[in-house]
Formats: sequence, structure tokens, C-alpha cells
Amino acid sequence: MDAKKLDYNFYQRPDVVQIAEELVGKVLCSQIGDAPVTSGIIVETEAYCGRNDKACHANNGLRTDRTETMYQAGGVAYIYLCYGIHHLFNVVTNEKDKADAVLIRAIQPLDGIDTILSRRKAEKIRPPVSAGPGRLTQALGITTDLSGANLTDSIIWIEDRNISIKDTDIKSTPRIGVDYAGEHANRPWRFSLKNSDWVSQ
DNA sequence: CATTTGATGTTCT
DNA sequence: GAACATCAAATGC
Repeated sequence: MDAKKLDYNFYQRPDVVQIAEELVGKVLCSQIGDAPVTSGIIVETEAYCGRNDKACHANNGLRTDRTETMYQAGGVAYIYLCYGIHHLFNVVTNEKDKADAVLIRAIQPLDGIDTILSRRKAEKIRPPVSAGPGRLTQALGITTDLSGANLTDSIIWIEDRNISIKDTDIKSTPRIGVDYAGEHANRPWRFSLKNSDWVSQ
């Protein structure tokens, strides 16, 4: 097996947009409670930058109880409750006090398919099971309890399995659902795998 | 099919 | 009270 867990050298680099692009094709894994390991290939991400990005919760140094995790040094999980229902999973990047993060928007299930299906109350493995930020967290059993978890030494982590992705297979487009961010909403900070059925609509 | 609506925690006004 | 990094179920063609 040629899997390598991503470490601080990956997460703590300063360019969150580049990290977001490189995360496409990596494998997000979780091992919750007594359940088997569940994992999936990341096929869609979005970059959020703490400085000068109106779409980010922590824009311009805004600190709340919820966003405090984003100010930690890169390599931890920032998980937050959206619309009171959905747990959204982000990877915190950059150094301490720089609130950058990458939102994982969609995965393609790899390991622990039965567990994923049972969490999602689905019978067949097809895109609605894990295409979408609220769906993938449910599929992997990720909840806000795990916010602040260390991605290098905990029950959630990201592996590089040397899945080869060509630069030309990744497309960058404007982010989703952030129209309120004005001109910043048009930044092409969403990265997705071309020709994948597992990218959210 | 497309469009609307209900669910509902955290944060801001 | 309103808005929000969403989803699923109900309703209208």
C-alpha cells in the first residue's frame, strides 16, 4: 500500500488556494467509534482566506467561539454547523493566527462502503451519497464534536495514495453559495475533478 | 421534470 | 428578527 498521511509540511504552507487544488485526488479518512475506517477521494474543494475574503467566516480577523479553530496552526479540522443541520468539514491551513481553510465539498467513496451507506440510509452507492459538503460529513460520520481535531494524529486524516490527477483534469470555477460576498464571490477558488460523477451540482 | 419550503444553530443587526 | 459555505421532501407543471 502506498498511502502517506499528509503532515504539517503540507498544511502549514501559506498559499491556501494552492493547497485547495492539491487536495483534489487525496483521500479523506475517518474512523469513528467502533465503525470500520471510511474514506473517499476528494473530488471538490473550495479555498477560504481569513484576510480580505468576505465569504470567509473569519474575514478581517473576526473571531467568535465558532471560528476560533480557524486561527489554529494548519493541520486541524474546522467543522461547523450550517443552517442548524449540516456539519461542514474544513481543513485549516497556514500558520497560527492566519485563518485560512479549505472546505471539502464532495468525495468519491472508497473504503467502508457499507458503513457509509448505512449512515446515509442509502442502498446503492451513487453520487447523492457523498456529493455535497453536508452529505460527505454524514457519510464519514464527521460532526462538530471533531472540530479542532488534529489531522496528523486523530480519528480523521487525509492520505496521499498517489492517485494521479493531471492538472488539466482539475477545473477551477467560482465558489458556490456565496453570492453575498460581492466581488469576492467570483474568485475561481473552487476546484473540482473534471468528468467526475461525484462532484456536487 | 422545476420550483418552493421546512428544518434549525450561530452570529449579526 | 434575519441571514447563512445545505439538503430532502413536498408541490406544481
